[in-house]
Amino acid sequence: MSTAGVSVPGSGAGMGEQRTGTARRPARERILDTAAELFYREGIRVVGIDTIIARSGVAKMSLYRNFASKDELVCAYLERNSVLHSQWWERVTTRHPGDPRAQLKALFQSLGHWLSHPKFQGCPFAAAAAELRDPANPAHALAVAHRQQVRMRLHALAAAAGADEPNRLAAHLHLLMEGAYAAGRTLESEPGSEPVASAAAILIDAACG
Amino acid sequence: MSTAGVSVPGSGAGMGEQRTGTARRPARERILDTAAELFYREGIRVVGIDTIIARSGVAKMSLYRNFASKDELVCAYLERNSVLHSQWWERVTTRHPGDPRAQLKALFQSLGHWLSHPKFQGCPFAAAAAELRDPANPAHALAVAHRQQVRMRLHALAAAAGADEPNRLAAHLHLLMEGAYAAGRTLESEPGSEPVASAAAILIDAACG
DNA sequence: CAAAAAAGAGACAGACCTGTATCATATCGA
DNA sequence: TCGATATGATACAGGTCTGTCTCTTTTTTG
Repeated sequence: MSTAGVSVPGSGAGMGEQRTGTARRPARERILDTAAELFYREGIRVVGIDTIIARSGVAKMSLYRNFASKDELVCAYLERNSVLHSQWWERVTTRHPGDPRAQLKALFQSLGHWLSHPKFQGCPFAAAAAELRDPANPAHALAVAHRQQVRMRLHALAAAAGADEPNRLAAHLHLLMEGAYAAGRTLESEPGSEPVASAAAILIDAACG
Repeated sequence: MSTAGVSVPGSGAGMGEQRTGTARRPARERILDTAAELFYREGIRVVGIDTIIARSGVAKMSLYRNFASKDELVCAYLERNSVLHSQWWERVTTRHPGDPRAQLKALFQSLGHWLSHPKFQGCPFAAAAAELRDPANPAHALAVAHRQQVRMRLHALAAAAGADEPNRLAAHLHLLMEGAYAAGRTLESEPGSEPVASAAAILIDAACG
């Protein structure tokens, strides 16, 4: 289950109290874990501050002492997701050292598996950008930066794989990746990972002669 | 510019008053036009009832006499977009009668042009589903129905084009289509229509041997 | 143990939004 | 012309959300 942590941050740890005798985790981490789970599963705007503090068992002032505003909490959530996403990318590619073509295909295979995961809820950056549509919102800058990063990485792999036109292959694969996040597991008669992986394979093979 | 009305409903007509001597258009249409433009351009949640009535020059009670609630207004906006989308689909396909393969390619070519349109703001159904994440919201049902419709139409064309596995080609093209709406015109070094159309052509040709 | 730092608890202000109620005005059909 | 219907204008109630204030309690640290 390599895709476990792609965009589902907290995952384990559950919610409520967990007084295991040992020291309780600092408030900041509990808040961020709860917020990440709720933001991703239910949305950013519908999850209010009151819900987060109730679920994480933290006082409201403890939240506002660690995060200046809800916007800042959202940014922290997205930044953590960016780190998790980078770790996933590296984890998958290092399984095929020196073989960029296999690395690309493995990424889309893994992405396909992630679509079938019960906790899958689309791309957290796209969701944040859709919910917080004011371009001045800091979450927008993070979403754009994430997209650029993905695009650059795809381009690097496309070039390394010997694509005739790396720009074009990167664009093709980027479209496919965004489409997988957007379409999700809706209307999938196939097992889920099949269409994404096979479409990527066709585009990669077509571009690399 | 065949894609002018795909998801940009009002387009012309502008906002404010337009007393051209002739009878003023009924309130319901003015409301729906203004709401559609604002919902699509700025988002559904950020555009409040007060903004809509101010922009359309209509009394608040005239809005609530024509639409029971904001949810119902949102549904009317989405239903109108569904009609416009169907008209676009038919308009493009009828340009290549009896040639489903050309019809498929033309659809993605046209979609690519729409991405570069200055008013393009993604897929209104995806945006509505992202902003109104409660599955019980009626907008969700409309988004799902729209997706199913697109999927069925793609499948029909894929089968008619003689694809070896119509299900798979429909899934591939659906992913690409959703990806185009999601990625939009961000990070497009190419002219915009190029990547979508070329990726679709590769997938179609690969599936139709 | 004692001082200091962190966290909890609850009330509250201010803003915003949806939907309703009330009354005045305009438009249209017969 | 006159009555019925549609529309305009505005105030208001009820709810929700973010962020602040104040005070108490717990935990850490020297």
